[in-house]
Amino acid sequence: MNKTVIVIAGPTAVGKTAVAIQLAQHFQTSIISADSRQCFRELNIGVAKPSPDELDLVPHYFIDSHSILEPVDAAVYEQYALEKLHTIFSSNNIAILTGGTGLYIKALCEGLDQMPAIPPATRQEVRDGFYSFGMEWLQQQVELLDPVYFHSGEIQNPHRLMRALEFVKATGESIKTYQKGKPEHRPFNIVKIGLQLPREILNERINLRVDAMVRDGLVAEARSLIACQHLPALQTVGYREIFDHFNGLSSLDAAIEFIKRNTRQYAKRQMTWFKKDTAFSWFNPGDNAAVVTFAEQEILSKNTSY
RNA sequence: GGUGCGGUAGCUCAGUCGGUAGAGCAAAGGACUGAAAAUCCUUGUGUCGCCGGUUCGAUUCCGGCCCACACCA
Repeated sequence: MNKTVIVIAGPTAVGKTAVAIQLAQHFQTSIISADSRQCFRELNIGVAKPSPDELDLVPHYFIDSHSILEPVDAAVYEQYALEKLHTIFSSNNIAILTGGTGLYIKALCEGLDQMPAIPPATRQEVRDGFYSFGMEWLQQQVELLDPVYFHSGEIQNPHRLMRALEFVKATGESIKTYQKGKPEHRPFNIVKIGLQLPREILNERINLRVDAMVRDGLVAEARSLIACQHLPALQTVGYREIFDHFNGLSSLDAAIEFIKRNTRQYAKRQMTWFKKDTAFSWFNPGDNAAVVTFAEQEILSKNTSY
């Protein structure tokens, strides 16, 4: 029998966790999270991590597995998730992958192009340059050192420009020559299941969840992380807004409203990403039975097609 | 009651020396291979508070009224 990964994706607050746990129990297997923030053990309330009770029901990977002090990115994730998948497949034919980070799901399903590592010093140098001299400097540097990227890339996007710049500086080559974008062949089948809800209902769920986070102590959690507020891992909806409040930029009530609004915007971006992937079949998160039935059918059909 | 300041896009406001108006945010759509809960792109017609007056033409000038805020009584 072939190995199969069942992907459960969808916007934040749609109800992925419950469906994934149900599926994992049904197939008696484990879950690998595909969430770029829940992997950090220092972040709990604000990232809507599964509860300890939920985590007890099914083995989870990439939850509490890293520290916010470690660099975690899509490449680190691909490596990590492939290893854990290997572990699960050694005793099981099915694994569940669930989360809202589209790029991470893509990294696992299709792979990222192999690229040389960038020395931390080069990376720091580029970042310092941008923070000291700004966008114009960044653009000029990229235009000078990597004209190929400059004329094809996102010229207003500081993150992409910094990546392109650190890449040429470290390797002498354009990052474009490495970005093939050709999907890797994986030695397992993939079933993609998307969860969705009408926009108004999702927004309502988001509002309720943010209020619950505040009740559960989000503000105190953010306060304990204030010294880390500039780390990439803390560039996260739910924390940034509270830090802004601590820094005198808004009232607490306003910060909470901003969290709700920014979460809505985040959910919208997630939907834009997932909708583009036509391999997804869409379900209502309340319809567990349909998801299980569909998953079973897909596993069978993908096996017999070999 | 008097004086002052304002009433322009869902919100905060800019502007039109008279020729029916534009930013930021929101919203909607989109992009996305090492920060992705990040980052970036596209989309702006609205009785310019109401009623009159002047004018070829008023959101813009004038008068009255209504509403909000501040101060004085």
